[in-house]
Amino acid sequence: MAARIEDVAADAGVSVKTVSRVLNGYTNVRVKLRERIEKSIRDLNYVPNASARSLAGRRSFLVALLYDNPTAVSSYIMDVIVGVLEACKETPYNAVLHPFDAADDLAARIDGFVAHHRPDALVLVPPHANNAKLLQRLDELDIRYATISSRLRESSIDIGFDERKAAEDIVAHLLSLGHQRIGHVTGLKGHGARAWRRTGYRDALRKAGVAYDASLVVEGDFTFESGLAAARVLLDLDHPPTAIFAANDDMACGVMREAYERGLVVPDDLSVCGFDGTPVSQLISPGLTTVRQPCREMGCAAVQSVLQAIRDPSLHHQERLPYQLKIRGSSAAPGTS
Amino acid sequence: MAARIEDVAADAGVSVKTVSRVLNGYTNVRVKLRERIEKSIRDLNYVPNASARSLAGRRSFLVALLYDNPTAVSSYIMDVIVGVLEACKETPYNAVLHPFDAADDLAARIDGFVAHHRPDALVLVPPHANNAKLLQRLDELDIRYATISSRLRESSIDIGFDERKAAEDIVAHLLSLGHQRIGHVTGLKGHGARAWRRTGYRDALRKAGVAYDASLVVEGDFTFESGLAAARVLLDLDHPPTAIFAANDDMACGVMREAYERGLVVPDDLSVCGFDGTPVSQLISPGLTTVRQPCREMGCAAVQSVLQAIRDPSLHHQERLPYQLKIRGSSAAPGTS
DNA sequence: CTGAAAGCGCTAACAG
DNA sequence: CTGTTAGCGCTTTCAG
Repeated sequence: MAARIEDVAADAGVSVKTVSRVLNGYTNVRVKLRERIEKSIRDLNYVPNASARSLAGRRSFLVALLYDNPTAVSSYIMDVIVGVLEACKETPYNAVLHPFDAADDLAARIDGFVAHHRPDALVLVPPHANNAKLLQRLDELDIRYATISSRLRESSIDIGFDERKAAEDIVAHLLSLGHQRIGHVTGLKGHGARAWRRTGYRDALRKAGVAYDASLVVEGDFTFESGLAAARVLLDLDHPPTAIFAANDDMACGVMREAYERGLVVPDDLSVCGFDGTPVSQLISPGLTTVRQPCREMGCAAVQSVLQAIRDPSLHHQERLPYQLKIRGSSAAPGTS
Repeated sequence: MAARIEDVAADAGVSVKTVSRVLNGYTNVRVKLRERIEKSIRDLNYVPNASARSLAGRRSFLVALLYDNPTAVSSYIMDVIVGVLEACKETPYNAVLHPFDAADDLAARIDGFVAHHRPDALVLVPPHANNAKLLQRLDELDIRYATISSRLRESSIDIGFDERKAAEDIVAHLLSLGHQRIGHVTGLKGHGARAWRRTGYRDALRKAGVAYDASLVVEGDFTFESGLAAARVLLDLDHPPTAIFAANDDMACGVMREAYERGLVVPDDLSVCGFDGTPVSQLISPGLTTVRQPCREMGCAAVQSVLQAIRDPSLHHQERLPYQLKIRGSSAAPGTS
């Protein structure tokens, strides 16, 4: 049988409670005792039993990551997960993943979820991160949570990056190449990403003194298919754009597909930019100019902050992480054709 | 405070033990009693406390998914995860993810891992699924595990699909289009996927009466870059192939990139096929002809089998799931150029 | 700064 | 088929 806390206590010649104090990082233990206990722990190869800790301490050591089902298959969430796991690695916490259909009323189901899994903390990505009723209910239940890229002010812990500025940068890049007619495929309603990226697009045009043309902005929903459809609309215009900025990489791929179908060469006949920096942006040919979103870093930071908030419930934390513009082969100066 | 098992027992007028029996699915409870207890559970909104169950029952209700770090960012594992979560959904089990560097000697670290997390069962994907020492140690520790696509016979529960046949199918497809010189970029050593897919390639050639030419087979390691490098070698041959079958989609993208750099048009000048059916295969233009690997289904089946094995340790289960050939725009009859 | 003892909520012998 | 009772291994009052 594995060593238990009382074995450690006996070995170190102290009480069980003192060992527990060391285990939980309390500071009121004499250095000498602490060292003796730590040695016993090593000697006996002692590992605390998580179930017993949970039961006695009324905490699960679980951080739940809530995301929605369409997101489930995107590399965005995969990257966030990598960051979340990384952050948990050096803590006693485990991450558990919970995809929820965005269509479901999560605010109504959250009570049952919490009753079942009893997570100590939650990390929410859009669109759940934008569900005001959900956040309110979590506050009522007194459960700590961190949001990623939430557009709500209600979230006292939110991690993101300057999406508006990133979008502005990428459109400014197109403008600097000489493009004047730049199309934009928007993201899905309800996501902050939609508004921020569109605003960045408009800001870049304004700063360059290029008039905004509403016919160049087409609705998308973050899917490849919507990018394809939007490109059809844009390329069918009497005066089509020479460049298209899609609000994410999948839609940019849709745009590239439509260009391909029409025999248009990217970037000679049409420049295309995406957003997110998903794997496909590197794999596709030509490489897709995009913004690398710091997903991994955001997942990591979200967990770190929310674990801190468990100790200090008053914690308020807004963090904006750096992003990277990735200039690749899909953008170039407009052709003469 | 939430209802506890004794509240349910009191409400139903039975002993705690009987409630426990119902909770754990024992059959030796009279139907009438069972129904009464189930009603009380509903009425009181009772949810068992997982920590207490774990502690008393000496099980964690955790299924750990072990994968390696390069795999971590691939959509392969993302899909497996989706399946694993799906399978856990309707059970009291939670999935926990654990990326391990493939370079690490997992067999040596598994004891510590098990001591810490005490998973009731494990699911292993390649390359860990092929680590004989690891599996042996798990057997010694008496921990149930399921492998996915393991090439070892030692694994008593393994889920996969007929990779050799799938590769044969895809090469047969190229042959049927009229290709005679078909290049192959292999997978990474140590993965069954490498050997199976290469064997399928050779089998297809043999059945079609096409001589095997070793110069058409180039080493790859499943990365985009290795596909790029392999394509360089193949396209530099005096008598280059008219089609290339890469052992996964990322490498196929590398091949397409090299073709793009050389001004070769896919599929007119070169047909390209991948393997896996990752998202990029649909997003890229032209669409990539590939085999959709049933990742989600494998993850799901692996969990189901391994949970069954907890109840019946003698369970022996080998399952081969159906795959799908996806013919897309990247493959066509060889051009006349 | 340290210790003794009382549970956390459930499962599992064991007895009926 | 059902109930009684003793823990599972840890945290945490409450004293000292």
